[in-house]
Amino acid sequence: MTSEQATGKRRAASETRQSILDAAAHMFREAGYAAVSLRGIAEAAHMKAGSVYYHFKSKEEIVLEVLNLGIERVHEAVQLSYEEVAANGSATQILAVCVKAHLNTLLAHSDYTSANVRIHGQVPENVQLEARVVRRKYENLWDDILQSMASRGGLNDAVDLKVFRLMLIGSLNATLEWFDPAHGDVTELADGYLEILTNGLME
Amino acid sequence: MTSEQATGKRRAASETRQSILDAAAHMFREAGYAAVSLRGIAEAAHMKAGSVYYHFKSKEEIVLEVLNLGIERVHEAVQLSYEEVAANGSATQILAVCVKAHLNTLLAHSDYTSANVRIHGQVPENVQLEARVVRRKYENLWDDILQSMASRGGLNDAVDLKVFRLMLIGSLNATLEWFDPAHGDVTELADGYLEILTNGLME
DNA sequence: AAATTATTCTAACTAACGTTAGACAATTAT
DNA sequence: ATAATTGTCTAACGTTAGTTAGAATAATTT
Repeated sequence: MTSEQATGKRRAASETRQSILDAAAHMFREAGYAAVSLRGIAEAAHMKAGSVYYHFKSKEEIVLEVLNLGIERVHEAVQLSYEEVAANGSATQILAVCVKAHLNTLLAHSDYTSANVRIHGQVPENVQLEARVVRRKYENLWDDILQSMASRGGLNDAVDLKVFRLMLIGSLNATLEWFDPAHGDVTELADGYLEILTNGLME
Repeated sequence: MTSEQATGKRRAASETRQSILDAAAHMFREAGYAAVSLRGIAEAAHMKAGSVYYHFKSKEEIVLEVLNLGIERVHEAVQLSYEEVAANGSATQILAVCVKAHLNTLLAHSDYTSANVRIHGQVPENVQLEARVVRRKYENLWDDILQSMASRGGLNDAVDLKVFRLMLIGSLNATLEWFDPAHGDVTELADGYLEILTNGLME
């Protein structure tokens, strides 16, 4: 008797909300923010455009939630993995675990994460401002992780950690453009990236 | 007496064409394909929407040219650099020179290259198909470069060259999202990336 | 000077957009 | 059963979109 399935009509409101977000994320990812119409989102969620406004008060509210869900899921997964390995892991192990958490979540929720990566620069400015707060938090998490790795020693002194973070997140997110988890193993992908990131191409 | 400045009215046609492309590239980059109107492009190029159709026969034709110019410029710069260093350079030197050529050109023509990276997935399918041909050519160039590096020996055997190429181009292109050549030195950026790519983060 | 050509503008077309108000139907609570 | 609530639909609003045809203007050629 939780108040989850409580009130509603054909579908519970929370279910409908979710399917609107799923449809929106998928379409935003593929076509961009402006190209996606509320009529299109509504159709994909099996309803009419006007009905969407019962669940969201504007298109901007929908896209903001899509953008933030994209990052938040990855953030939570990486943070959890980091907390598990932080106590006893080496720098290399920490990096490996966190990169795998990022890649797995990124590719598992690719509609949301890809929407974030692709259309962040295309949404109205106020949405961009709110979404940036959540982005910053994730960047800070990685700075903490790299700091904690550095404190364990063994890192290449010639590498600037801020540059490394930017390159790392950039290269991981770019996998969204070509890697399909249905046709390839994410763990193999992660191992391939980690070999380059930790040891480099030469020698 | 070349036929360059030959015929025309207020501006030579080729100049107007160029300023339409420049305006379009800039706006596509910032707002996405669908969000940019021909009226907006026309205004930025100091003309009215109808006049644009004297130079291009559709919005699709404009975006296709923007997309292809973005890659072609980078392709030419990297190919040129490669040809200069291929004869006597080591693998590390080849990589360094080509990465710098890519980054310099990418960031120098960032409206075109960024438009390409950001909106390639958002344009109509026929445009995407034509643009992909030019993309493939550039990917092939890098495969050749990496092959030629491998033939010189000294590469880390654990690194898959196809994965390396995907990670390399992905990470370099991602710099468009955060690096501003007006506030940072591109050569320093390239050196930072190269240190990670060649030697890795550890040890 | 007249005729031609090159470029731009105006004005309009149809279609689609985000959003809103209010009628309507289905569920739950009384 | 009735009333209240929850969710959806219809229909319309003003705006803007890509595109086109043809008039208008400026430069070039004859």
